[in-house]
Formats: sequence, structure tokens, C-alpha cells
Amino acid sequence: MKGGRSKAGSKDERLSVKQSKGKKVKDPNKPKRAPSAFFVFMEGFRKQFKEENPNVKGVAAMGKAGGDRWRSMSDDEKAPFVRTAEQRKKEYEKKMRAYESKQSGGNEEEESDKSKSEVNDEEDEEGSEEEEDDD
DNA sequence: TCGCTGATTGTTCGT
DNA sequence: ACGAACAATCAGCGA
Repeated sequence: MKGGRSKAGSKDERLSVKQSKGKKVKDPNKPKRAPSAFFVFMEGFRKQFKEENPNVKGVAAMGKAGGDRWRSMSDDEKAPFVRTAEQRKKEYEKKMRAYESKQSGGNEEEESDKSKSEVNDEEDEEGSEEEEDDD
């Protein structure tokens, strides 16, 4: 959290990673990290923020506003976001599995077959999705 | 014209 | 166990 990475002066280090120049490591299949509950909450917050602050420019203002609001929320309010985040994580793991699969032994298989339906394999998925305590 | 930078927190990987 | 990196967003500015 706060004590996470030292943002001060670490800019240069990040540059190396971002540019990835020399390395032509192209990972088209590499799934992006799953959005945390905070980002999930932000997805909706961004829209609202834009509506209330259409003049705001930059992401800093939004980030601060979002962060401040997020901390103000109770675990119970974050619960739905956290739950969604968990689902995202599950998908992330699933994609990650496929990604590793290819890297490991799956030769670069170009999934040319696009009609393969994007989602299928739904492993039964525990029908009971926890009680939503919907009053 | 193209692309990085900034700020937020959480999650995930690596050492 | 700790630390560093990366996830989205948008406009502004540098080369």
C-alpha cells in the first residue's frame, strides 16, 4: 500500500521496463493483470467523476478523488466491488493458464479458428453464489 | 505526430 | 517476507 514502491525518483527505472526497447518480448497472449476492487470501483466512479467534473483534466485529480472516496467506503460497500474483483481474478488465472500453456509446450498456435466461441467451458461454477443478502 | 507522465490502491510476482 | 511493478484513465507537453 502506501509503503509500496518508492515513486520518488523511480521514474527512470520504470522507463526501462516500459520501453522494453532492446527486448522484443512480445506477449500478445499475455493477459493483463486483473483489476483490483479499487479499479472495479473506479470503473463506475470514473464515469460519475466525469459527470460531476467534466472540466477536470488529468488523471491525478480523479485518482485522488477515487482514492479518497474508496477509503471512505466501508467494507460492506466495497464488498460488491471486491466480489467482482475476485471474479476478474478467476478469469485472469484462467487466461494465465492458457498463456503459460502456450509458452510451455503449446507451440505458438495461432488460434485462427475464431468461431471457437469465446466462452464455453463453464466448469459447473458453483451454482450458489453466496447469498446476496438482498434484504 | 507519437508517446510518456501523473495519482490512486490492490494484487501479483520475484528475490 | 519485502519490494517492486503493473493494472486503467485522459489530457497536456516534449522531441
